Amino acid sequence: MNEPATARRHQAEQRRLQLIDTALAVFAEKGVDGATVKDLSQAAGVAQGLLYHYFRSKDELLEAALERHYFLPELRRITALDRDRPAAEVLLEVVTRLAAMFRQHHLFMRVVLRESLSNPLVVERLERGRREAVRVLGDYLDSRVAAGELRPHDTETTARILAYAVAAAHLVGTPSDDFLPALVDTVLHGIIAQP
Amino acid sequence: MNEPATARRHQAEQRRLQLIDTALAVFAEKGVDGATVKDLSQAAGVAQGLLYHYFRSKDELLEAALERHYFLPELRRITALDRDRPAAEVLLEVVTRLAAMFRQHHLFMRVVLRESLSNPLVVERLERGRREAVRVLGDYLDSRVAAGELRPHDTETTARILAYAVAAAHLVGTPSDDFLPALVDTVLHGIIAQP
Amino acid sequence: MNEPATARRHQAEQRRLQLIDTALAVFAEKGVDGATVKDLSQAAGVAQGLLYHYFRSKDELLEAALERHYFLPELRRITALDRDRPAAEVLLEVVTRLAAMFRQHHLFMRVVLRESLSNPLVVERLERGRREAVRVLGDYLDSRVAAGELRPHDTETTARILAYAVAAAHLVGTPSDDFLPALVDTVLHGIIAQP
Amino acid sequence: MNEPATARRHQAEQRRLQLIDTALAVFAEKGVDGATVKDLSQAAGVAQGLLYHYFRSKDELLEAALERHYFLPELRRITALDRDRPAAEVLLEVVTRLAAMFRQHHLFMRVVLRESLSNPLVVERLERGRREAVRVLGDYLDSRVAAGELRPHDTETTARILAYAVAAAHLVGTPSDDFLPALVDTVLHGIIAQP
DNA sequence: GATGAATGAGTGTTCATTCAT
DNA sequence: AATGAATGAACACTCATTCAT
Repeated sequence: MNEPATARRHQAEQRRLQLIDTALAVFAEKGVDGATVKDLSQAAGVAQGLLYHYFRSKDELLEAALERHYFLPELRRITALDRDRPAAEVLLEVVTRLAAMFRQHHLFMRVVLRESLSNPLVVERLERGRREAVRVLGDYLDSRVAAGELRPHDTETTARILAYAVAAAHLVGTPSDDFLPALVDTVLHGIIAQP
Repeated sequence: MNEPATARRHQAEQRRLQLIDTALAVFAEKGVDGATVKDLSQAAGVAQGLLYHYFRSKDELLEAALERHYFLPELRRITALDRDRPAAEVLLEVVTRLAAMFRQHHLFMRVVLRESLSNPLVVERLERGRREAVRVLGDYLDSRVAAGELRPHDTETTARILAYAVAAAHLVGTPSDDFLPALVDTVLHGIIAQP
Repeated sequence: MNEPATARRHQAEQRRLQLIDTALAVFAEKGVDGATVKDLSQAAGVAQGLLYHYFRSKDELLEAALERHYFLPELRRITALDRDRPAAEVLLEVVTRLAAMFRQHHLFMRVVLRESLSNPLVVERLERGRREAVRVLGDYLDSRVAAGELRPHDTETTARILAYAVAAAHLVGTPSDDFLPALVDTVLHGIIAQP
Repeated sequence: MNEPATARRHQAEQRRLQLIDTALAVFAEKGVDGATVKDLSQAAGVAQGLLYHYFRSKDELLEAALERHYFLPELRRITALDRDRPAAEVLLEVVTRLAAMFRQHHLFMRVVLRESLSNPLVVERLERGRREAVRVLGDYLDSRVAAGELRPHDTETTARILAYAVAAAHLVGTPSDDFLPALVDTVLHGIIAQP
């Protein structure tokens, strides 16, 4: 007997997601402050007031958007590395996947980066992702050092070099196809001429 | 008879610079949109109207601040590298100087990064600095390849790795003392265990 | 076959009364303007839309509440005085009953007083009650003058003094037990020392 | 050298007072909640924004209006009674002055009474005035009892009867010329026929 | 009968900018 | 040069009311 109610609830949930998704796009385009509630509602094709039926404030809408598109779990999957496979094989794979992830969530990334200097909510989320990525990558490198494939060295710095390079390349523009292999090659073999 | 006029002009110039410098600080703290004209004038200890005596608009004040603190010339000095000195010596020097420069101009950097996704004026400036740094660094690396110190490789990518790493490390927080040497060491010698 | 219809109608009437009563309480607490339709529906535990099934508008709900709780008939019963009983006996009785009536209908009174300066509907209702009370009380006093118990005087003013005192005392806070007897005593005997 | 600045400051002060006075009138007419900022600014013939140059919020404007028109000092002057003059002379004088004061500050009174059930700021102010009036009047009556002019009785109640009657009469409409003398006469001599 | 999604006009407030002094 | 009063177009948000289900 509550099937109609279920249908309604489903429709409401769809509307909620639609509002979140269009909001993310608008936030990415104009910035959070730059995006007016009018912008947001027009982009979704609804009246301004409806936003406040679903979210208490513009800020709560932002929060919901960040929540929905947060990719930490995905990042974990990407960096769940098989410690027995050689770095020469694995590192290119992981930076490629990272780059793909950035491409896919580029709206989210734009918003996060833009707000990361002002919005404390965002700062924390960004920082958590960064730490997670660097830590997992560093652990993997340590295990490859232990396996004798890599020489003993400051693995955390290596992890950072890789992560920063992929992230920065993505921000500056889509990195060319050559960039990622060259990055991994440089980090693995260095640039000093072999004697 | 024009000495007082000169004095006046001098005083006006001082006031102009004061307005610019306090504005940069306020922009860095609150963001360009977040900083109201009232904030700016109060920080400088003057009336709101005075800002419009020196600058046509809030945006022009931003422009003037970016102009005044733009560090491209300084970047050029830093990257004016002696092509005959070995990379093993030079690279640590240059990343250290880059890091110092970021530290020194951190207010400017905060403003530029925050606005880089929205303000086209800023985008262009940032991009020019980036390209300049990467190009000069790349050229230097090429010359060291030619000199036989470095193996033939994708020098632009190396230049990017270095620049991105220094910039990103600075953004995330002040890099530790170990980071820069480790960065250079990794890039020079790679991380693969020697056979 | 119309018994269920009767039951339904009965239930509907109950719901109507419930909405009215909770509305009166909310109006008293927050004021008519201050009470939102959401407040009203939440207080009644129903959806907003339902209010519009029973009442055409928020204002009509207010009207219904004023209608339902209007105490003019009760006021008439209270002031239906036996003209042959002495004032010394009757007056304390009537002010006591008046005070009790104010206490009992204090939600209604709060709403009425709050709106009496803006809502013409309310103004009229309040004024009618006031006039009725003063007139009936005045008539009674006249009859006691005719009976020789009271001296000839401006009985309307006396009626007002009594009514205003009880009403104002109630508004300022619940009057102490002493107030009403002292009020009647003062009005009856005055405060001038007897020669 | 600051004369022009003084003139400007003076003009600003005049504007401030004008805004307060027109606001009081609008608040009295439409109620505080019912008066929009647009109403207030239009009544003063200025742009909406200007209100916020002088007052932080609509509420602060209300506060300023209440402050400016608060008549407690005037009430004190009115009730600074000569304790040696007979009550038969003094009481009519004081209720007449009270009535005149109510007439003069009727805008203020309307606002205060309307908000007294919701705005705590207003409640406190009203209560203070009421207590002050009742206390001073009661003290005076006590001294007349001591002087033997008045019989020993509950003087606070008498004070309340007088104050409530004048206030209520004013609220209900302007009291007729007869009301005040009749009020004082009744309170002084009572209404019981002399034996 | 009952729900709550949806509307849109209107609210108090902010703010870059102008201008008379 | 310097002030700050004044403007008016936004802005985020509220709310009585409507309507499809």
